[in-house]
Amino acid sequence: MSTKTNISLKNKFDRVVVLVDMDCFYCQVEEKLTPEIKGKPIAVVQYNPWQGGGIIAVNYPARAKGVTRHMRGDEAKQHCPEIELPQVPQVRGKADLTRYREAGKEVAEVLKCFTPLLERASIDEAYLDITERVLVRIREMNEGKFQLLPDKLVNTFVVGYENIGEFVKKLSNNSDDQSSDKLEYKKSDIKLLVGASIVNEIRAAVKEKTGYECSAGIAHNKILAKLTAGFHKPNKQTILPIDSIPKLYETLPVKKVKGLGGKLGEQVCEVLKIKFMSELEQFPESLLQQHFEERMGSWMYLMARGIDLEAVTAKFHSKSIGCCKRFPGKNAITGLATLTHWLSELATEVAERLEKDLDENNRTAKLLTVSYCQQIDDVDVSSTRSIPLVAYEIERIATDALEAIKRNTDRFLKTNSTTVLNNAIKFLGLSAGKFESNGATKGGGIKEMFQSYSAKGATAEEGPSGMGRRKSSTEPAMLEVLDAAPSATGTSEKIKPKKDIKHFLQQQCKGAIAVCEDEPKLPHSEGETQDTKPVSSATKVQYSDPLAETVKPKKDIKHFLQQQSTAAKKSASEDSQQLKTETVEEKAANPDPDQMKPEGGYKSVLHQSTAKSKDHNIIELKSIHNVVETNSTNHSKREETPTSATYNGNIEPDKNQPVTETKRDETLENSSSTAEAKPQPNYKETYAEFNFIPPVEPAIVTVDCQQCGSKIPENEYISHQDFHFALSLSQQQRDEFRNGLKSKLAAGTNAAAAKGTKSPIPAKRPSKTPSGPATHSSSSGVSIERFLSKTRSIDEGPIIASTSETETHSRCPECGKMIALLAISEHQDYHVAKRLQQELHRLEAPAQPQTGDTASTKRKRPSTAVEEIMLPAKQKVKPVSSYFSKL
DNA sequence: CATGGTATATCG
DNA sequence: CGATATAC
Repeated sequence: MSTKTNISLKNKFDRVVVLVDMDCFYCQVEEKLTPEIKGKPIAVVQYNPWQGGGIIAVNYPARAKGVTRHMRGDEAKQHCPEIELPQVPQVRGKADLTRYREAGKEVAEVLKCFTPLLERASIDEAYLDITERVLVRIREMNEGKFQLLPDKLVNTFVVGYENIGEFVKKLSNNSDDQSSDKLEYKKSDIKLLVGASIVNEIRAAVKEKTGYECSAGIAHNKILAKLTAGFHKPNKQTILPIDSIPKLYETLPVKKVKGLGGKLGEQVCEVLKIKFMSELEQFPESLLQQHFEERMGSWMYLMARGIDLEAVTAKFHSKSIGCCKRFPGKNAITGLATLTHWLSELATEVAERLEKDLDENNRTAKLLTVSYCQQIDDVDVSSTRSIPLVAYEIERIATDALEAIKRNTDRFLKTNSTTVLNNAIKFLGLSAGKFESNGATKGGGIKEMFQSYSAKGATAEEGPSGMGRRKSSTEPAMLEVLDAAPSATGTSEKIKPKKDIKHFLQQQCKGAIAVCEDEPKLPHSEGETQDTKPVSSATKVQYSDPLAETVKPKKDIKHFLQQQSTAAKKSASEDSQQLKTETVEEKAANPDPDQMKPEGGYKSVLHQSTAKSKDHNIIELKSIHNVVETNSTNHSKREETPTSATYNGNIEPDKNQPVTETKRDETLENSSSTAEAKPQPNYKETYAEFNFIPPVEPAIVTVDCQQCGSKIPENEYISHQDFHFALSLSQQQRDEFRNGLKSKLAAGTNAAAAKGTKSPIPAKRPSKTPSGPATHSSSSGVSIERFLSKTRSIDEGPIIASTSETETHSRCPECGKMIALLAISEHQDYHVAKRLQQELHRLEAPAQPQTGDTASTKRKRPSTAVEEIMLPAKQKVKPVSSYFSKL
């Protein structure tokens, strides 16, 4: 589909693109479902009596034991006897991924709170363009409203650097002035750094709201973000600065780049005689274009330079819904009844999912694609046929699909047989696509609703908090950088999808419970996804008002039918005698009877729904109403003679296949190239965290600080946490805090000092339990008063503050303030952070808060804004060597 | 035999 | 539109 949009070359490094990748997602889903297995080695398998099932996902503890995908359950047990092997649910003889799809959606919904520019790439991966958020944050930093301190970057790695500290140091070092190019890179990379703090929040939110952990890659484009996400895997995030690309490429096999992992990549390596990405840079674009495709050539040419212009486009829902199944080896389908059976099974699943989709997304698929692969003379021949999808009816779908296959297959049946297929089918698939929005439904009163709906602007994406921008108009007048760049480029979307009332309500609900974040949501002009976009107003000739009415009835009917079908199934057995017979016959020839059961039931059910929908004219379509249907099936079935020979015992499909998903195993080679990441001893709860800190165990009892990863003497933990808390406060709060603390210390009492200070940004105090997973930015806010009093006394008895100031504090050489010894390093971090901000300050012109509701006036902010010439460095603060030293 | 089910993009 | 490729 043409949903691909490119940004302009000018903005090649202007964006902050993030790829969020759920860690061994299926395993996490199973863990959440069955908490008892949490923490244990786990491998999700598809039910298959054969060898313990096929493994489709392996969690990290299991990987540590050598378990991998590609193994069968039995094999896994040999490597790891204690392994848990939850199974993918099976429905209708095939794997049912619903559970994971739902989980994936749950995650995506959280992600969506952070930017409307969310592009779901798979069930467990999504790209986010957080450029705008980053710019907003940079502005906040410049205004002193946000401090980028170490605890904001926990678990963040940087390709090409030993640790973030080094990276920060480099960025905040303003001495060396280089070419304008370098300066541009620096500005761009600062965005990545700031982006990382946001990504940390995003990941924390995902963890908090869903319980799932993920990893992320932060780069200037999708390909690199994706690549980078794999460098530090479980529960971590990695930044890829521009300057690190060349070195990275030197050891990066071409195959590692998304899109070059297959045949094309192999060809590229063969033809060009290269192995690593760095070697690709030498070839002129024209050469690449002539050896490969023009487009590919250009893409590779740019990729060789770390450039990928593909924009992140808003996409939340799949463009197609389908299911398929393989019938390998002996399970190949050789009889018509068997074929019919499986078509029904597949059609049932598709219809089910389509109905649900209709419910949730108010859209209707118009095209059905049947795909299958037959073995012809020892050769596998696959074909696909697309036919109009006129109704969400199992029977219709199944029969139409069968007809399509027949129609398209020459010599469908063996000569002289009415039941034996001429060529065995080894793969069958049904997929529905070409969705059209059912939108509109402009009814009188409804319209108002919509108006308020869109006027609110806060739509679904915007968090619950009314913070969202109103007016869906445009830009926050943000930095122009964007203008030219990402979202801007995605000029595509525009129209707000209209949804019916039900939808409206759903959205409202969602918004209400949405979890989003504290901070201001980015407005971002394009509001909605373009899921619905394809529905350009033109395309669809509205079914007009009357339909608006029908829409709802439709639902009712649907539900009714569902009920009916359910009921029908129960008593359906008799209905389909004919079918049954045949089925039975097949079964007879079949080793596995149970599988076929549903057939009769479906039939009857189908008929019902078919009739109903027609009557109510539920689904309208321009195409001809093929009023035929049903018969065909019966017909074929009938013909299907029981000749046992027909089935050759093939029908037995379902038990074997494993299904799906798969997260790539990033374990191995993946990270080999640059940023290695090996350290991962015990996977308990939070693997990650402490990679930065050499596992040097102090003699004294220490506790790992969840904020900075440092090992803190047990008795100092509380105090240490308090300082993190303080550091997380805004400048203003910080001042108040300091003053309050001072006066308290001076007064030696518990004077209710600094109170008030209700900052818009709820500073959170880290939970005191050191064992807690790394959920930063949790929401357990603590009032400053309480914080202070706590510091002062109560709680933990032996708090350091009880001694005289001189013993526990020391004067900061930079600001002259007395700082608690325990907080010295943090305090210095603060100064460094400040320096970084100063550096940042030079990069951005003060942006305006976009107040204008209506004023769609594009902020005129001349493109000079970010391009602003960087001012010469001024303040020289002390070396930042200590910055993030802990990390 | 046999990872295997999904989803999407692109070329002709 | 269908075949093919890619990747999770």
